[in-house]
Amino acid sequence: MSFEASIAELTRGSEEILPTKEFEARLREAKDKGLTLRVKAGFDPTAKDLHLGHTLLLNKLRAFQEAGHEAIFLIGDFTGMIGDPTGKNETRKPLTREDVLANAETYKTQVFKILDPEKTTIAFNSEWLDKLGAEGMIRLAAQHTVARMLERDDFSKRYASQQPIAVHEFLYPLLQGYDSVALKADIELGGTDQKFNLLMGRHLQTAFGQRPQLIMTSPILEGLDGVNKMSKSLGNYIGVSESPKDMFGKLMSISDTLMWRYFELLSFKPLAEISAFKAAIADGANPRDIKMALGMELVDRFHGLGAGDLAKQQFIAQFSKGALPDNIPETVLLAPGAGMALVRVLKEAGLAASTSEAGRLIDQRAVRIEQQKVEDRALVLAAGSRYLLQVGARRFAYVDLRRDNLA
RNA sequence: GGAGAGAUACUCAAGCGGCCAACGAGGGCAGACUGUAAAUCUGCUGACUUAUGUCUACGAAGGUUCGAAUCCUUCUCUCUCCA
Repeated sequence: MSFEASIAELTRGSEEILPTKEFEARLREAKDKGLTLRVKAGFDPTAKDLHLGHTLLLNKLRAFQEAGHEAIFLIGDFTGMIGDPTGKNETRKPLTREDVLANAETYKTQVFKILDPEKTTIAFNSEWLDKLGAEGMIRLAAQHTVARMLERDDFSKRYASQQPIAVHEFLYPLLQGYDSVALKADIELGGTDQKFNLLMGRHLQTAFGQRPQLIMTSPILEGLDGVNKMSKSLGNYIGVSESPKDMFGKLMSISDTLMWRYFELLSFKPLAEISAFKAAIADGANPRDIKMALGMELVDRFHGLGAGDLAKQQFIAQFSKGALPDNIPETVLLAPGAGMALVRVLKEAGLAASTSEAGRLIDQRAVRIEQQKVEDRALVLAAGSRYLLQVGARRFAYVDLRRDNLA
């Protein structure tokens, strides 16, 4: 690959590179001198799963890796313990070190679905942040002013709208920036919402006598709702370790508009192919079929070649043809007497959050037994049988209702 | 430290001492329609073996009252201004 083509590949899909002009020069310099650049991307292990939004950065990290540079996957085990209380998020529960380490472990396995394990450096920021201590922290804090902290978009917004900002939130960007110092990063990747923190890395590296890193920001991937960023707390995400069925189903549920965004940001398909899809739809093709291609590609990526096609077949069977899914959970319940009220069964089987909700669902004609709609809210199921229960289009369960002989 | 403003369900937000399990909007769930969706329309959105019943809920704890989200006291937290 030519140098120019390589640059194009590395910058593809990125939002912004700062300082813009220096990027190419630095890569050329590395090439000429035979150096590898240290490319850092950090993740706080605040939950068990990585989702597709994270993979934008991983894809990018992988691109650098393929270009021969050193990919550093930084796990923010220290910062994760404190919890980053950004934006509207309610203050996160502080995680224990055990939680963080457990999450970090699952990150490691998930991340290698994209990165090459042989060529990836994994770092934990507790390694240097634990040692920093109060004195180090204060020295770090002395490197920046409150006024400049308030330049950060979410800080200034909250300040303007009289929302609370806790002091430790100011420490966050400092710690993240210090990670770059500790790692001597040459390039740091992050989402556009990370820009302030990424720039902090440059600021601190300069203060510590290092050459400041380049920063590259990626767009923020919208979640399933197509509006908010994909995030665990909003529940609009697709986790990389979700089952093929769920992953495919969620991708099929996105709007036709959002589909193009996902193609642009998540697909590895050449841009020419994506343009061809658009042309096909203009000629009357069904967007559903194009969306299926996206679903297949991503399921294949995370579950192995062939998994995508299988997920697609199951999806068609269940939703297009109304067949039952093949993984219906089965629950055994003990009826206290001759039977059990349906509302209670629905709750116990996990199909409704409460008996009250179950009652409402029955009223709304959303509940089926053996494919037949239920009208009677007070229905009691007789013990001694196995029932197929269904709520709406996607909640299913077999319930084996047994008589409780001990009662 | 002083002065003022505020805290209502998942979020935002309305709320005359009884008609408040609490207007409205968003979100969510369900039904209809579909292409799986989106959009649109409709309904629901505290719990309880489902009762025209009970219990729990308007930052917390007390109090006034036949009756409190609404009035009083103290406390906690947030914001603004002044030091």
